[in-house]
Amino acid sequence: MERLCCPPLGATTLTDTDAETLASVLKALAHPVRLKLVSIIANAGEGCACDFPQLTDKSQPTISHHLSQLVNAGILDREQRGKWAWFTVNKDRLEEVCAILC
Amino acid sequence: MERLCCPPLGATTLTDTDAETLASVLKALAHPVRLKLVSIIANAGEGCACDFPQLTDKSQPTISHHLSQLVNAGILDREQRGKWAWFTVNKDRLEEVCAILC
DNA sequence: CCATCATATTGATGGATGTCAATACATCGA
DNA sequence: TCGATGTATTGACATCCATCAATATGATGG
Repeated sequence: MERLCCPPLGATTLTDTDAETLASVLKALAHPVRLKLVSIIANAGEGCACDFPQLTDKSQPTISHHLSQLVNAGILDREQRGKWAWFTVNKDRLEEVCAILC
Repeated sequence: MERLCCPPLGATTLTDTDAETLASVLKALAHPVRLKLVSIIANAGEGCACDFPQLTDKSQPTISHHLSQLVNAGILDREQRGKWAWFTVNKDRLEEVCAILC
């Protein structure tokens, strides 16, 4: 996954495209179910998709949808292990976001 | 504005209410126009609502709506000076967000 | 008070998003 | 190859969100 986009918010005014890029990553984070998934995975070090419907009380398709949004945003990494999909948090990505916000 | 919500994502699993709270603040940030407003204000130190429609190519009601979302989320502070509304960035709030994400 | 200007609110509309049931796809063990 | 199981996709629906025109509210100077 390539670098996110831009210098800190207070360093230069965001271009339109940088604002779009950063907004798309923040939008991926800005949902309670997705935040909970990220925190579950961050705490355990990794997490299997098979456990998330129970842990979040959401259907399997809904979880699959949220996970793919997080992967697309570069916040989670996905690894296939046999039948199961395992996820880890991309800490570099979160640090990139923080580097822009603060 | 009270403290945001919770320990870092990787320290404990988010409760449902903490996830809602954090998501609401991130949602306020997760829009290109609002990010641009924040960066304009952060760079200038402050900003007048009267300038934003031109700077962002959005209508006055749209800007007003975005600004109130940022104020409600605690990301901007509003100050009335005569007829004009001036805004500053609440850096503490952004740092709270970063402290949770990283 | 009144006229004027800056900002907020209302109402309407098109578009995006979250959700689940049904179904398709992929992987493994037998 | 076949059945079983985990995950992704499709389709449908309800809800939320961004936007602007019109209007209301609020503040200032005369």
